[in-house]
Amino acid sequence: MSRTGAGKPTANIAAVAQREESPQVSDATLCGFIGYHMKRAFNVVQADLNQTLKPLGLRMVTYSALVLIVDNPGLRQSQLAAALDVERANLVVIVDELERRDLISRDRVPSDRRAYALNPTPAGQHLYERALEAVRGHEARMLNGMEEETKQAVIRAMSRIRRGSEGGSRGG
Amino acid sequence: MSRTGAGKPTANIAAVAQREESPQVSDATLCGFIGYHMKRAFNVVQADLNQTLKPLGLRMVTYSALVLIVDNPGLRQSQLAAALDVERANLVVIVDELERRDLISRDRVPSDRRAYALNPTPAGQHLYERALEAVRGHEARMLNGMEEETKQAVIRAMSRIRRGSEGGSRGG
DNA sequence: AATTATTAGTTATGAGAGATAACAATTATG
DNA sequence: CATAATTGTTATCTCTCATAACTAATAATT
Repeated sequence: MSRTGAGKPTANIAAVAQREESPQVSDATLCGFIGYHMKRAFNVVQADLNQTLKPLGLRMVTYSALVLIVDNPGLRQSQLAAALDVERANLVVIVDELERRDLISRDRVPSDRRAYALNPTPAGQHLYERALEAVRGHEARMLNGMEEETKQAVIRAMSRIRRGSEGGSRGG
Repeated sequence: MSRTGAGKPTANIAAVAQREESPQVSDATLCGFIGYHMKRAFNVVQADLNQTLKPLGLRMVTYSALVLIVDNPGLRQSQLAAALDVERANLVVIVDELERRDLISRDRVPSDRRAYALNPTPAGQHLYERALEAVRGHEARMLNGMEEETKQAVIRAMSRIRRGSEGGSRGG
């Protein structure tokens, strides 16, 4: 503990010099990878999107679920889970949340009484539209006047990356 | 992980009709947003990258940390935490992991005995090069012959999205 | 020099998302 | 009817991340 109390800081100048010597960290190597840029950019998008959705009481995943239910009324939880790429077990709490807020309803399917058909309520439809408007604003903020051509090029590139992992058969 | 068994749809007519009525879920609305494409594509990239790094005993974050330490020898944990955008508290376990495997060393900074200077060991340097090679292969697999011009356009777009959130009050 | 404030690293704890296994109810198959 | 497969559910476990409190050392102030 008590080292001889002679520790006199004659290294004041050295400390200052060192602080100015390495003020920033180089990420040049990582910047060579497109995945690094995707992660950093997506972090920003995700944070802003969650802030955008918070006033509506939605998270990214509940928002996506609501949109898919409105766009595909009557779909089943297993279909929604597959579309969202989450396990059915984890989807239960998501659907619970939407149902508890009366944004959607679980309706039994007559032809298969195991399954629930998910349908939006009027409140869900209304929130869907409000959320879509908010997310459009969020996207405009993120892209900030990016040229349409650039946007489309990014979408094509992302789709290509995504498709590259979906089996080996070439599709259109 | 997600097996959708098409199987034998030889059931009663109602079930077949319904199954053919909505065989797939439309995500057309979400596809209008670039953030949706970014998320889906990044999920694919992240999964493949983790698989790529697993044989090396690395995860995305430990890989990134190792690269930054090799590229910036002597940097401190707080600098690394800022560069990785994680809390200092959470960085401790990451650095612990790298140190335990003798990939890096915590060296005391003479001018500031609170801080540790992070430096790669020869083993760390070696793994760095192996990891970089593996990740280059991973990227080539993900991009799959994408034109260099397209890649650069994506990187510019991602950088622009990321920069858009970094305080706008700079007059540079 | 002594006191106070700030900084670097650490520990402990809890929230959150995600994966997995086991289960009941229903349907399909033999 | 017996068996298998599917749908939704519950419980559990892991992993990541955020927060607060703490120790040690430095900086700033008196």
